[in-house]
Amino acid sequence: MSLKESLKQKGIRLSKPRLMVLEFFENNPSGHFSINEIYEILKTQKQSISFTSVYRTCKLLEKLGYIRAITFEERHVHYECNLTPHLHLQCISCGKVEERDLTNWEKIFNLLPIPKNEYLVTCFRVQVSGICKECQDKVNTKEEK
Amino acid sequence: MSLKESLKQKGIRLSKPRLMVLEFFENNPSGHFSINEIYEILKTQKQSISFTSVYRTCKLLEKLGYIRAITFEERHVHYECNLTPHLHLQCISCGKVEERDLTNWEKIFNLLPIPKNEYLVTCFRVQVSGICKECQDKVNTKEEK
DNA sequence: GCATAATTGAAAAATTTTTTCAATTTAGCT
DNA sequence: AGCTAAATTGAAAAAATTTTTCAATTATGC
Repeated sequence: MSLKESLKQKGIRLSKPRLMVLEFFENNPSGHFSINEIYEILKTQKQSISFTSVYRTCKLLEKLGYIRAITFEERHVHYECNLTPHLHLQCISCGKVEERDLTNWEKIFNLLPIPKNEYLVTCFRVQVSGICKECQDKVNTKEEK
Repeated sequence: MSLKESLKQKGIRLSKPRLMVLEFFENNPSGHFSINEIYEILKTQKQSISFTSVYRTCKLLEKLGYIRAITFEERHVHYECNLTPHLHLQCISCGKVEERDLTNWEKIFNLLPIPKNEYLVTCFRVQVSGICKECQDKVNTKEEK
């Protein structure tokens, strides 16, 4: 069942603003966006949208488990719809965030101290921060001067 | 070298407000607290403190790497000073957050898709959300009625 | 003790998140 | 296609959170 059908079945109306946000995530299957970023992009389209609607649709989709909220060093909430287990790698110097698939996530998960049947797991995330290669090189270049 | 000596060496003055926040973290080596929570606790002490000072000291300690910011589902920033790799387990139903040490963190880290020498890693975190045993039981009990 | 430079605290400002409510839109029913 | 009820929207206000400002205070080295 498609996401749209699934929403309909839950009695959730497929209004224009909601469809716009749904499409946004469909067109951006990877990446993470703050509510304001999504709003800024969508409001310029023919059919406009309010900030409130982006906000509410994101909350709704999050509650339904179709997107997920993440927070990076810069603090405020971002949403992503890539729910396959992946790694977030953030550079604390330039702020860039990379995503890398965790194809071996089961192996990793099994190493965690969580007994079977204890938690009904809905989300598993791994975040690593550090200084990326480019920023390391920049610092070195500066110091050489 | 103790944290206090280390701060002094960096030219950072050990003022009373800073000492209060330092002591707070010393007395609460595990756990995670929002700035406001720390403020609410500290302001009732003989020597009072302002919100701004808690805020600034946390920012300072974070920048120096003595504490770390984390964000849970409820969104706003919490600080923790347990920097040993550990797992955050959050129940999305009752909101409770548990910490569990990752004694085998190196084994886990080595499974991540990060080539050696690519990132200068400063932080490694694993977060799992789900429904804890108690909340699962609650739901079952309700439905049995 | 003094000088001075860092730090504080209160308040204002900025930013982000959430709620309110009248107006509009949707989906189901004729 | 039009009608109706109920859900949803958007603008604005409210609430919550984070950050900055600046005069007053305090810590540190001389």
